[in-house]
Amino acid sequence: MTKQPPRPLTLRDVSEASGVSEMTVSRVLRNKGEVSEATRLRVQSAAKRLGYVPNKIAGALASSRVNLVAVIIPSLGNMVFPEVLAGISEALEGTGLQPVVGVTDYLPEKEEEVLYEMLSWRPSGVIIAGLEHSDASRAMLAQAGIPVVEIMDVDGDPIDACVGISHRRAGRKMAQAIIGAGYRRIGFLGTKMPLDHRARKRFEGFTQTMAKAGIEIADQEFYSGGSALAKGREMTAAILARTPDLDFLYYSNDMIGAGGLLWLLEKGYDIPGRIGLAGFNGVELLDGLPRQLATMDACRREIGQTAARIIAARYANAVMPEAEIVELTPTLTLGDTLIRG
Amino acid sequence: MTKQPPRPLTLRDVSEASGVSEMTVSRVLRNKGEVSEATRLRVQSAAKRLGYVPNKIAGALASSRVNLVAVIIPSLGNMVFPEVLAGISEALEGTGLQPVVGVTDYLPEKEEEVLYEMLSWRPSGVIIAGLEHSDASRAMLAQAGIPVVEIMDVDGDPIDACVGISHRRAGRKMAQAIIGAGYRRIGFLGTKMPLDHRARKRFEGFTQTMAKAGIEIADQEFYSGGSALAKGREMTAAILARTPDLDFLYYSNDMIGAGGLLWLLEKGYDIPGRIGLAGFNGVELLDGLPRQLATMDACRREIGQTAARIIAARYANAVMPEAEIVELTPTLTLGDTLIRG
DNA sequence: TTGAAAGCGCTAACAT
DNA sequence: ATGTTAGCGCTTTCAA
Repeated sequence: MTKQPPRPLTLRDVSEASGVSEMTVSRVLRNKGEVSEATRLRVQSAAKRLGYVPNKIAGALASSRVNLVAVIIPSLGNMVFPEVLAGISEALEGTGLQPVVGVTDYLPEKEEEVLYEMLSWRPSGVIIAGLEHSDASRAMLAQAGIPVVEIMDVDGDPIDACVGISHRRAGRKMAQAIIGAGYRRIGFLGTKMPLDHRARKRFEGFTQTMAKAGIEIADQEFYSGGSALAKGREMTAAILARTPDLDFLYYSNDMIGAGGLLWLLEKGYDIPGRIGLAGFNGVELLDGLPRQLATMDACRREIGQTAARIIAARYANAVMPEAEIVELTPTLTLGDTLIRG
Repeated sequence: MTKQPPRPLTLRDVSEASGVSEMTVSRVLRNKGEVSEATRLRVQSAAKRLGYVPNKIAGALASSRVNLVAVIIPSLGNMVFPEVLAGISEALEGTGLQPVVGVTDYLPEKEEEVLYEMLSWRPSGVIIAGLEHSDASRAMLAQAGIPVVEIMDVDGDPIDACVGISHRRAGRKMAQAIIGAGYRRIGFLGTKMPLDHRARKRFEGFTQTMAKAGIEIADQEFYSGGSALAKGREMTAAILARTPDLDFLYYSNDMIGAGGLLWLLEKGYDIPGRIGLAGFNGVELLDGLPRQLATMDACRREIGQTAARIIAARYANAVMPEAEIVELTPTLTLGDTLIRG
């Protein structure tokens, strides 16, 4: 038994049902142009009665206006990106613009595909995570003739606009706090992700500042895959088994930091006396831990909002102002795991 | 630095650059129809050189085929939904279909708006969370003439296809396990979300089975907003302050359950002897906790995969087979917080 | 194997 | 305030 799908309704159907020209129906449905109250009501009731849903494909083709903003991020599982998205949605509210999300899994080839696919829908703007893209991706973005906002990071050369924090500076700042608090035997625990450029830059900034103070990272541990919390435990156990005299552990994200914290508390370590801890991100989750992990928030929501506002402004003006770079400043929270310097 | 073309490139530009008719260029770019190897190469190199990105808006209008699947979910912050999404993306890989996500924040009005917006892009299918929708939403879905898969839940009347678990049955199953393990003074801790129908159904199934065994919920506590982990602590403290003799706490999600677990361990409660615990969802996070929380997984990834496969199958056949209902069976994990019955 | 013509459903720009 | 006309950039159909 195969029922053929009904033909979707068109403006013409509404026009015939209401006895009003297609053009005027179109005006009513878009709240555009002067239409008498009587006509408006007739059209609206006809449209509603029929269950008409406008065809944006045709509309977009005719008007060359698309109310879509392409948002390209590495992952949805990270919690960081849903928060950025929330900021974007919030700022887009009421502008008529709609975010459309594409996920790259941190893979440049996939980023290229997703970008191509999204650009083929002719969005009114692109918000894309990071400053590192393949040549092809950069070319597409530059050619598209629409506003492009690269987010999360400002350490690099943006194609157009850019909103984020300096991850290098963040790494340095954390290093200063740790050194200032008197820790000297420092271990680093991170993700095995050569393509996570922001984590890499934080690490670089961190080690640089350490080096200036004559301190070298005493040990490191990397992971990939699995439950971050569980990995945090395992890695912490492993690094301390190998290098028991570490007095500080710097985690590349709060989730593994939380795992480490739980493990250390169970083992009875004195925190932050015997050993200090810090993570990165300011994940809301952390509020519920037995101790508050030192961390640095990455201004995720604000990044999303600002990026969206840039796109919305350009959409409204229909012009391309000068490129802009917005650097936000992450806040360091010492919590209970980093001795107050 | 090349200056941006003010006008995006069209098929005609590629046609002129390659000296091949628009029609043949179109055929090459879509791998459709017979084209000689020589022509194919000329067209491809011209397209690549110019940086041509096809206009899917025009293509979709002309062919009335859109490779988009609308996915409508209540939230991205919940971790549950990104996992469903991952399942969808996975199953759509290689089908030529692309998921497009819309978020409703658990609000029926917003669901209606998002749905209207998405349907106006004439997607090839809709995957939507839950079976409860406004009349207008149901009408839109029924009228759209495209496959609709309602997911997560099977307790209700689907519009078309449906993939999920029975939350009532899940609630009952958990109640049986708890009763079977000998617990009698049971507290419930949940979210203050009248619109989370799945949580509500679990609760109903739970209390029903309890009632049959002559047990009434001894106390309840609800929350909204804030860090779930932190709320789990607070609520657990509150409910036990009020009703100290509770011997089991059933949490409506794993995150608050984890908060409760951490709090109880700190306070030195004997788990699961003095008091048992259970959550819902099987969140990956739980692996890293000091004890494994009893939980029931909701088959999130599998739900996404199955739903996507239904859409993809119909897309390929271009027909509308009979509606199908797929009920998956959640697995109960006793972990370390529910005495083995 | 290739090309020419005729729309897809809507809206911009003009009429009236 | 309302209607008419001419496309938007592509694909379908049919002809060569």
